This record gives sequence, C-alpha cells and structure tokens, in this order.
Amino acid sequence: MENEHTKLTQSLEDYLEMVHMLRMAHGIARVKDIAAALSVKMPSVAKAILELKKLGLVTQEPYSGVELTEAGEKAAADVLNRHILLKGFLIRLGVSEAIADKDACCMEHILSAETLSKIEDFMKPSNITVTASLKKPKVARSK
Amino acid sequence: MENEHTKLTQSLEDYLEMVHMLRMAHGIARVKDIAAALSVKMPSVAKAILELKKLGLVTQEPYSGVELTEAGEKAAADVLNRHILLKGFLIRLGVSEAIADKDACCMEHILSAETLSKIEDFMKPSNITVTASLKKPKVARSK
DNA sequence: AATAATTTTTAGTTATATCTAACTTTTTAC
DNA sequence: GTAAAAAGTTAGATATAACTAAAAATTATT
Repeated sequence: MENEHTKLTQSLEDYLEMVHMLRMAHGIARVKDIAAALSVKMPSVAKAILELKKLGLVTQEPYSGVELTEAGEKAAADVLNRHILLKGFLIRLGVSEAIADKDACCMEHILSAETLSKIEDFMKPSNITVTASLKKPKVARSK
Repeated sequence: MENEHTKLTQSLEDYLEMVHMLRMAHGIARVKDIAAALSVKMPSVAKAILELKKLGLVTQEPYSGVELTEAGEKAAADVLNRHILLKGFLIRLGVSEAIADKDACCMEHILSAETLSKIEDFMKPSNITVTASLKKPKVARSK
C-alpha cells in the first residue's frame, strides 16, 4: 500500500512502461536501451530511474539492469494496457500504425478513467460502424 | 510569415486559447480572468503573455487587456477548433460533458494531424454507429 | 592480465512552468 | 482628490526534465 497513490508524471510513466516492455522483449532493461527507445540520453534515464527507485517502483543493482517491484509491475502494466487500448482504438478510426503508436503514447498519460472506459465500450466487437454504404452507394438501388 | 512556425508549448497554447475565448465571451481578456479560468496565479499569466508577445501572437498595453495579433488569432482559432472537435468526439463516445471538456483540453495539444483528420471523418454525419440492436435484440427474429 | 571500448553514473547547466512575496499602477469609494 | 481596494507586474524560489562533459565501473580484446 506504501506510496502507490503518488501520481506519476508523464515522463516517469514513459520510463516505467519502457522498462516493462524491454524486460518482456529482452528479459533485461538496460539504461542504454531505455535511452535509445525513448530518444533521450543516458543521464536522463539515470535520473528517472533514481526517482522511480524513491517511489518504490523499481530496483537496480549499480551498473546493471532495472527491475520492477510488484507495485512497479502493476503500474507499468496499467500504462501499457492503456497504450494498447488507445493504439487499437486509433487504428480502428483509420490511423496508420506508426502514428497510432505515437499518439497513443501521449494519450495514455492524460485521459480520464471515464474516457478510457467509453473507449473500451467502443472497442467491444458488437459496436460496428457503418460508413461507405451511406456515403457512396456503389450499386443503384432497385427502384 | 515571421515566426509562425515556432511550435508553441502546451502551456502557451492554453493561454492563447483562453485569451481568444475570453475575448469572444467578454470582449476583453484580463490577466485576472485568464488566471482564474486556467487555475493559475496572475504572475504565471504575466510570464506567459510575455512569451506570447515575443512570439508576436499577442499585444498588450501595460496594465490592460490582452489582444491577439493576426497570427495569434489564427493560432488560437486552430487550438479552439481542435478543442471543439475533440470535445464533440468524446461526447459522441458517451463521455460526460465536463470530462469531455477536460480531456479535450489535454488532447488538443498532442494529437497528430492524421489522427485529427480521422476523427473529423468519424464525426461526419454519415458515420453511424450501430450498437444496442446487436447486443440485445428486443424483438424475436422471424423464423 | 593489461588495455581499450562500452556502459553507467555524477555533476553541473539550461529551459519551462509554476509559485510566493513584494512593489506599482489603476480603479473605486468616500 | 485622497485613501483604500483591486489588478497587474517584477523579482526570486522551486520542481521537472532534458542536456553536455567528465569520472567511474564493467566488459571485451588481445
């Protein structure tokens, strides 16, 4: 229960999420790889990791990979789930994958629970959008 | 043509948009009202206005209301149009008005042109979402 | 095993964006 | 028309989040 209710900054959420993704992809989250993935320099990563340590979300032996605590794992998974939901949502709207990924990455930090919940509803398979047929009927209607 | 291509920060976009809204609503945008509307203190507004002046987006006689330059008018209208589009979009998804307004206010600064364009498409009246009938048929089907 | 290369960390700088406190100008009220 | 109140400004502090430069530790090469 510790400091789980300390609202993370957007930046720290990004770092936490990236640690999670790198650990899933390569088993280990190195400072160098986090920096490359987020397009920042290594000292920026070092400072962020220090913050996340203070918040009890990650641990790190000096000069080695970053690990997630239980609370960190949960927080990272939350962010990642929002990312996945939003990316899928944008793709459903017709946005290209690269842009959907980029925009989801911004949206994941700012949307309220209510909006996220409505987007979840929208993504349920029973919600079907009718488009083309109403715009440009391709076949002449019978009479 | 001046410095129109200086990408504004999210914060400066908010101030510019608020100047525009207050001028439309009350004819004048006072420091005090901008501060109240954005929930910041007056010195924060003063600094922001100084920045916007440097960028050639607003003018201000000392100790009086803030005016928009032509470039400022255009930039503010852009932000406001995004706001209106996004708020309507969220409401269409079922989000309450207050939350739609709040979330639109964050989204308006971060979404790519492509995503905004797809959201515009979605909002065209010919796009109709079919929901309830597929979830819970209220009438027994014939046969 | 010594040296070179890489990785990580530390220290210090810069920019943005907020704040409080204090000062100035303008407006309002008597 | 002066005194009080309100509005605006200036100055200085704090926090976040990035950077460069340089030091320290680890890993790789020969």
